[in-house]
Amino acid sequence: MADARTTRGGTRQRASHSLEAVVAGAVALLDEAGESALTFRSLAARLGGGVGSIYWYVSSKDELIARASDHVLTDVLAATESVTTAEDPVDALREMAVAFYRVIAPRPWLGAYFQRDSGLQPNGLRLYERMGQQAMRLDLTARQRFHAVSAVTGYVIGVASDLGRHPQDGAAQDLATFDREDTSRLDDAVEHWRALPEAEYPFVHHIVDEFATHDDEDVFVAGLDLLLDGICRQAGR
Amino acid sequence: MADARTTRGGTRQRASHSLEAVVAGAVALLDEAGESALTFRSLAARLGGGVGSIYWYVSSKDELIARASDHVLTDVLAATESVTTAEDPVDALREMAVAFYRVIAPRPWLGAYFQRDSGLQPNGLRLYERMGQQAMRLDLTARQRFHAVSAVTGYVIGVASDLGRHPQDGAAQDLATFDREDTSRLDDAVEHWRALPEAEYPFVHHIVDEFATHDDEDVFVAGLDLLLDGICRQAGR
DNA sequence: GCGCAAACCGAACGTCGTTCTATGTTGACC
DNA sequence: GGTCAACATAGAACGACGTTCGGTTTGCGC
Repeated sequence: MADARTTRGGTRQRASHSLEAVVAGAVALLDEAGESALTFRSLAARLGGGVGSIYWYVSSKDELIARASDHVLTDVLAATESVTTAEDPVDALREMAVAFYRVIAPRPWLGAYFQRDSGLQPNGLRLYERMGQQAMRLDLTARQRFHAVSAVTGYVIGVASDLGRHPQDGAAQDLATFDREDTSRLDDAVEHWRALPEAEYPFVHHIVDEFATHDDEDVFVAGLDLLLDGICRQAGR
Repeated sequence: MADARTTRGGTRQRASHSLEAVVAGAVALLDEAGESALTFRSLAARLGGGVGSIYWYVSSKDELIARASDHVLTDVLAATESVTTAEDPVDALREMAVAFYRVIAPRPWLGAYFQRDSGLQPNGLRLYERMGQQAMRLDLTARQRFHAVSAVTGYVIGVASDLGRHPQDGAAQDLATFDREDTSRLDDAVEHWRALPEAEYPFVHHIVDEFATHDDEDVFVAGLDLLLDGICRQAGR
């Protein structure tokens, strides 16, 4: 990850970084301990350097997070590289969406920052383009294709950052609820829902058992299929 | 908005607040100048009091924003009060989703915080319940209803916070781009997209004209209709 | 070696959320 | 009306944060 600290066997007094190392360190901090753990001081400590050095590579924290966001999209692009020319365009769209979902869901910090400028970051644009190329294989107008791809990306970002935050999100409250860990937030919600008056909340009681046992990705895929089915129909399939 | 400062004609030395005034002030600050404008100090100044007083009503900034988020949902509930018993359940769902969209879209600060615990805030849960009651009028299984409503809410939150941020979002950079204002971000993106190589980005060029002239709400409704159409089909319509 | 630009460093500044303690205000009871 | 406890407000103080800035170190062409 971090690059070399030595030149020809001698020990350096000062660390040597790179933009790649800075961004990779930021992603690692975010993934390990959540958004609040990414500070310029903690990142500098991780890289073995000083606070000010980071500003040589990025001009602000916003740019740092934007680069971190774009960096993880590399994985999505790699995972969907093979599906671009494959089989059914709708299946290809679904596969890309699922790959996108799997990158966002475990990263609560991502969803909030994708919404900022998903069309401006280079890798985000590449993903958008790839999905669009599949849409171009469907019998739709340009406007319908634009709407369809926008709907899919919006759905992925919205649902992924909405559902994928059941484990601890900020690396806080380690003492209060410690035994249950993963399922604590879900169980709390279920308990709360069951305690609601059934007369006022018939639907909540209607689906609380489904909610208690649901798998996030299943819910995501089910909704995605509804959306893709609507697209299929519009394309006259 | 703020409550009385006087008791029986005498001028008080100290300000008098209330939870409602605190939350309303927070919403006003967020709407006027974006998320970064909401600080305990600026809110205290607006209420004419001290910093510490706010902590009598809320225990943290997270709670303050959670209460502010839930507060604006009151508008959605009011706007969709009449549609609960009306006509087609799918039309009712669409109307609620659009009302929800119209509240989130002009408020960039909302989207990020709805994703945190949309099912725990009381008004968010009420809206979820209302949508669900419409889903119960459709010929679906409990699981399918759960998936359908989750998909709609996720879609609304994702697309609304994704699209609705074309005007200035943080009340910063007032000097750099001042003449154009509203359309500056959109025009910048269009310009950038047109400059891309057409061979690598055929879809972007295919829809850039649609993108340049699009209306956010139209895109939202178009995608929503695709999703609702998929739900209709699943219900055997 | 020398000079110079690139890269790095950490002290310092202002702002933020939060805590703490002191002070003011209200209403009930005698 | 006086007393007391609970309620409510106030602002100074603290530590952490993003960011700035002047100075230091490094590597490379000459």
